[in-house]
Amino acid sequence: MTIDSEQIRDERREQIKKAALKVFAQHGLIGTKMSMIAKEAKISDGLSYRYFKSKDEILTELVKSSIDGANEAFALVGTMPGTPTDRIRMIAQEILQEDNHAFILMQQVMVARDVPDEVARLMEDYDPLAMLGALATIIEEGQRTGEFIDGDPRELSMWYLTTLVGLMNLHAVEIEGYRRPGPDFMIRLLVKPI
Amino acid sequence: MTIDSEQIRDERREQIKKAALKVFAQHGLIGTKMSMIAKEAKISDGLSYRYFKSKDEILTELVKSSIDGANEAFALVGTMPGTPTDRIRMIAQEILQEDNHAFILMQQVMVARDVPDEVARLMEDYDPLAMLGALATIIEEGQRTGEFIDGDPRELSMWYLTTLVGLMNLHAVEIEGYRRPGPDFMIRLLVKPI
DNA sequence: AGTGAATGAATGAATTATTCACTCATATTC
DNA sequence: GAATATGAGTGAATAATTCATTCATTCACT
Repeated sequence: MTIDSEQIRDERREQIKKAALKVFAQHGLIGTKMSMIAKEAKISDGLSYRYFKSKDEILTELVKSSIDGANEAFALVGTMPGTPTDRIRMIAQEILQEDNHAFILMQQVMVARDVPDEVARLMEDYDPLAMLGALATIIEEGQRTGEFIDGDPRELSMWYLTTLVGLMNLHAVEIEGYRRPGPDFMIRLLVKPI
Repeated sequence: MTIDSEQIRDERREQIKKAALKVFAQHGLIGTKMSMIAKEAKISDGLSYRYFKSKDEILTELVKSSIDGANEAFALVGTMPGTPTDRIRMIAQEILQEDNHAFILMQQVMVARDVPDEVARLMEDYDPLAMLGALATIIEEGQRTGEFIDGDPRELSMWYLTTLVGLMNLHAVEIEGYRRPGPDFMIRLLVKPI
């Protein structure tokens, strides 16, 4: 195999993964059929099997990269610049952004009854609530500066995150007629209006 | 058939419907297996078929009563007592209450790709956004009294409802670790703190 | 002409809705 | 109160269906 065709192979692999991520996020682990992935990737039904051994392997690959992505994102929360208000706005923005398929996939996997062994193993070092501690710190700071409402920071961050995740999931299915609020609306949950 | 056994039959039918509603709300239309319904209702696998022709018939029955229930609830919004703040709190309470399976089922049906014909027909006269108009009116009133924040009432009610529905769905699956906020937290989206 | 990429119809292993032969408790009849 | 009838209830067996995976074939390119 030439260098060139190897690169083409990689690109195609990425194309399939990208399509699969979108479909998984939208339809869940069981709801996703190989034919849907093929359609989304604009390839034939059989071709995925020249690039991945099985559906499970695709999922495993996706979970692998999604965990990395998510953990990076969590780490970022602690180092965000700006006022506490700015920072919780950024968090909302991050979670609500349209193409946030990775985070949604992680949700799907967490909710799913039985996932492939390999996936279960990977999930062990993923803690979606890792963000909680960092967020609570931001909230404490915001309370000191008087920007934020009173209340237990841990509890408030839990509620804030949960609300955002609810909206995120809602987006995945795209229901006719609903229109999601943006970050500026959501930060009202914590911020005192001036 | 005696009066007595007829009553027993009705009760059993209700028992099955109640179990099915819970399971459907929790696992979705495809995810729900007849065996799960039987287990939830604490009856044998076969018995449901002495009370309903098919899984589809159970679903159809459930959708029928859920539409009625939902429409009643929507109508109630217009006639709620109390200040605007009280009323949007009641709306949140209504949507977020734990055993709100009917509303969740309606969501499931709306999202589902293909539902039984009969169900599709029933869904035609269900408008989840019917509540929107009534809510917008409440918001206008709250803006006049100065309780609520400024902004387009229609848009604000859409955002408020969407956020609540997101939380509602989240609850259906019961994810380890998440803790949902209550109505008093949610009304902050619209109400100015004193 | 030879090579690997790509197709999409065919396969067959699960999965699961539905049926049915049977049991058992209770009601009815004499 | 014994004999019989009824129909609710069971759960293993059956029948459909679904869908991941394979593979014979075509295509594109050198």
